[in-house]
Amino acid sequence: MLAEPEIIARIQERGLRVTRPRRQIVRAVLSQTGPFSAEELLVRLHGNGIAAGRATVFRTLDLLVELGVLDRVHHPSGLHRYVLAGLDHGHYVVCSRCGAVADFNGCNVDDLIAAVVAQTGFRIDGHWLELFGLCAVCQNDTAANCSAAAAG
Amino acid sequence: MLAEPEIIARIQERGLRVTRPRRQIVRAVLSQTGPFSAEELLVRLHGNGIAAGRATVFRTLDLLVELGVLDRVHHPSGLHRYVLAGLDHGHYVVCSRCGAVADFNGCNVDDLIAAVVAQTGFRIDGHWLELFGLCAVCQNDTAANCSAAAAG
DNA sequence: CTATATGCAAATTCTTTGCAAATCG
DNA sequence: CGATTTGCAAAGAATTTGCATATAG
Repeated sequence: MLAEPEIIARIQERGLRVTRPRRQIVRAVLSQTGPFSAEELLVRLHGNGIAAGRATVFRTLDLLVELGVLDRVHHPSGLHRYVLAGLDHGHYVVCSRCGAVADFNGCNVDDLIAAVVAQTGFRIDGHWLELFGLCAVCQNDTAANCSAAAAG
Repeated sequence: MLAEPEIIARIQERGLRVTRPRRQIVRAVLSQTGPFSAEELLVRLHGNGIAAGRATVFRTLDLLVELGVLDRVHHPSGLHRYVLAGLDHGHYVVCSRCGAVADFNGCNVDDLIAAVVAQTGFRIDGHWLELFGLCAVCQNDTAANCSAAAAG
């Protein structure tokens, strides 16, 4: 996970300006402990007395994804969410129940793709992997609720 | 993957009515070879002279997800898309250029999932893997046409 | 000082909802 | 027949865009 000075440096390297809103958004993003949506970030900023506009938040979020600071993930509901990158390969599992996100390092998607290339002769330019499931917490949670629901 | 009669049966089992639009949408959905959006399905229906409304398409899509006929997945862009359920072990690659489809059975997605489970503690209930690329034919085709645009 | 970035609000895009009329069983 | 479904179009969410103004460098 990148630190603020490095991110600022990357912005400058791109020939972009280090503006006040960008600094504020970078800082707010770095303080996130889990996945968040653009709207949630905006609310948080406003709560901290930072009056950034929606558009600026969306634009800066896109910038941070491009800079490799954030990864975009999708909640089962379809909401766009963001998580700090720096986790391995950019692959995540999203809990269908509570939205918790976990990354899996050392994933062998690349091996899988190599195998597919060998089998099909296709040239693979990209891939989209989505895993559905329940995090450890929700597994227990569900087990408790399931017995009640399933008992009927 | 379920067949039409089974799906119709499931609808009836739920005490729901087997209406003409539902039949038509089920049929159209079953003929899909890859992931599709609600809008794409609507266009396809209209192209076949079936004048179903947007709302009905969305509602029926939701129903089919509930019935386990479809899985809802998310395109990287954020679009909601749908795929026939039960394809978990018959992954395929679609050629971005000519639409050729190749499947790669015996893939090691299961190994990948096992690793993810070990690493994250998540219970993985399903997965969707989509690969983008060019088939062998189009790789050559593209190489040849690169200088002289598509000669279709 | 000049070009970039901001912020607002309107525009887009995708999806859902309300309700009268059509339809299934 | 009576309750469920449909289809339309308007309502809603989420995100993007246009443009005058503020501001970084």
